[in-house]
Amino acid sequence: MRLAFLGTPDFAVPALAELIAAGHEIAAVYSQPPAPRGRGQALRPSPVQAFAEANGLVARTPASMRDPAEIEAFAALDLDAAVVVAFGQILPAAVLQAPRLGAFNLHASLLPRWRGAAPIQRAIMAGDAVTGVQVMRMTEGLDEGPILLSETVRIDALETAGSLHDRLAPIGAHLLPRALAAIERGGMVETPQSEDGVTYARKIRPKETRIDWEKSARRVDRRIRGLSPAPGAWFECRVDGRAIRIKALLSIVEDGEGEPGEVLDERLLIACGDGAVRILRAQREGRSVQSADDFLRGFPVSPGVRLG
RNA sequence: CGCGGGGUGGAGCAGCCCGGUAGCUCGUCAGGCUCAUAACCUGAAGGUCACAGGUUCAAAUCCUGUCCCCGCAC
Repeated sequence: MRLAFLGTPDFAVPALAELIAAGHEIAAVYSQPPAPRGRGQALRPSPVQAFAEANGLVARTPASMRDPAEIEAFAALDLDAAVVVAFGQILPAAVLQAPRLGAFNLHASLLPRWRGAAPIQRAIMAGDAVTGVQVMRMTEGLDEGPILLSETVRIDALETAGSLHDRLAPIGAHLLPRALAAIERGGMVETPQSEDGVTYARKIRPKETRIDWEKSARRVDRRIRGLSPAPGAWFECRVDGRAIRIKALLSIVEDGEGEPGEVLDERLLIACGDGAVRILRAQREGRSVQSADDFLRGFPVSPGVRLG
């Protein structure tokens, strides 16, 4: 099929790769424009743009797909279908309707749960036991279109947003060629989303990243894993009057009692409002991510210390 | 040129400000000890102190440049 691919972050890269591998004609790749990102204000292309260009494709990076000139150019591509994966822009109806068969989206949750920007993180932060990836037909609403294909995945106790992301991306990518093949044959059943169970996966805000030890151990643990590895849930530890910021990247709920934030043993067992969490992977400012053992070798934390 | 921290045996760190034989915790290897513990004891191996210049009698340490990693901000 003659396709346009619209995507931006790492999650979308395997999807584009699968479509290329399946022999589809990628008439155009769209991605968010390079922006001054990270340290030093360097202009960095998105992962999708980088991947596309490494594979001999030209990436288009318009500031807005609402621009009439862009819509016209898009329509002129004479597409069979458009595939959208974490593109990062709301697409106007004119774009969705331009391809002959329509526009299809790969989304990392079991809709209608976790419509929106951060479904992977929100699923873990909410303590969901299962999640998944789905291919849907795009409509004008936010992630409201009918479902074509779905794959369910379990979330285990040590799951992080990073590990779940890495599992879901290839599974989802694999669904796309299947969906397109079925659509082309005309045999694709499109199931409307349930009216019940709608939730929205709001973008992660910086305010949410600080650990509140007053919360229950279950909630602290979910927050740590749901925000890992980026942006990371953090707390502070005072050393010589200076507050050292430490990120907790992996944890597990254990038994333990103490004042919220109190260190209960020499291996990073921290008391919460109810129960305790053991931190298994951590990172202090200026250092790389480390296992708890390595972290403690360079930064011993004694029982009785109160973390903030 | 957004602000800042870091690169020291296999891992994690100290030492740097105030140049002078490279140290600690862990791991590894060998031996010993114990009913037992991430147990303990003894000994050993293992490092061009990120890289390149410079200053100096002498540089991990001071100066200059480069590469890489990370936190914040974005």
